[in-house]
Amino acid sequence: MSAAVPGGFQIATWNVNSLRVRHEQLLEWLRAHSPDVVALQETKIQDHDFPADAIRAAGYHCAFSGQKTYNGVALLSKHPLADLVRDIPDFDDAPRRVLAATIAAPGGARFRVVNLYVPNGQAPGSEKFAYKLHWLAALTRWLKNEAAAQPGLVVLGDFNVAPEDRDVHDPAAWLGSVHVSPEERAALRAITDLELCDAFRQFEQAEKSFSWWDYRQGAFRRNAGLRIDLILVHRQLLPKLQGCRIDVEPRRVERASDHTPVIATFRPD
DNA sequence: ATGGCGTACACCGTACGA
Repeated sequence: MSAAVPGGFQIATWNVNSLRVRHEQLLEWLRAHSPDVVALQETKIQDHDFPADAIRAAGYHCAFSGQKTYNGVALLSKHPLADLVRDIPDFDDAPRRVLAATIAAPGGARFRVVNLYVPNGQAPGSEKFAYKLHWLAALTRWLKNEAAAQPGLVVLGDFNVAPEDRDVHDPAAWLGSVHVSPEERAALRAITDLELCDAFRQFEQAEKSFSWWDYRQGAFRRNAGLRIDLILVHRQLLPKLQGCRIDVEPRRVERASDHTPVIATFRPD
């Protein structure tokens, strides 16, 4: 089984699609699962409105990089966050999509966590699609250095790319579309080629496991989803990786985010 | 079928997401 192992060090990612709307759901999820680290995307909240006090009261340090209306990322951690980096270094980009931090686990392991909200890309051929590929190329140049310098590297978030056809509910219907196009998959492969391994695929998983479902047309009921929320783990961390699972429960509630959390569990030593 | 649904901003509809 790939279930979280009690006592393991849990690192999670969740695109909450508005932290204002999902605030109570997030706090409830933290109470229920008690993850060590959570990377949030699409917080859609400016830094001066970030609910830092409530998060601290729940037992988490937090760092955040937000803006009005769109985008926005945050890191929550039971352990102190150090060496924060906002945005891709040496890449001029207005949206707040990247936040990195170093976290020391109680057992002594040291994780460098890079939280991403990759651009949507709209449709192949569009300007937004070109931006997405340009953005991923800049990200990859940075991660190449990080992967060489940081053996505890974990890159996670909303990648807006489904790595393989088995990560797509209907590959024929999606053929050539944004999130599954050969260009996007090649860009993702350039990242995984940096010895950054898809944690989810290190374990046996149920078929048709997804992390996002459209709000429309009863997509969740029909399990018509995509797996686009990923946790990439540096090869040197794989011996510590104990499991990786998608928690679909938060997608079942009223006013759910269209994405659901993904959790990786590590041996804490 | 550029709509379907949800969120944000702030108009009473438009932009954007995936």
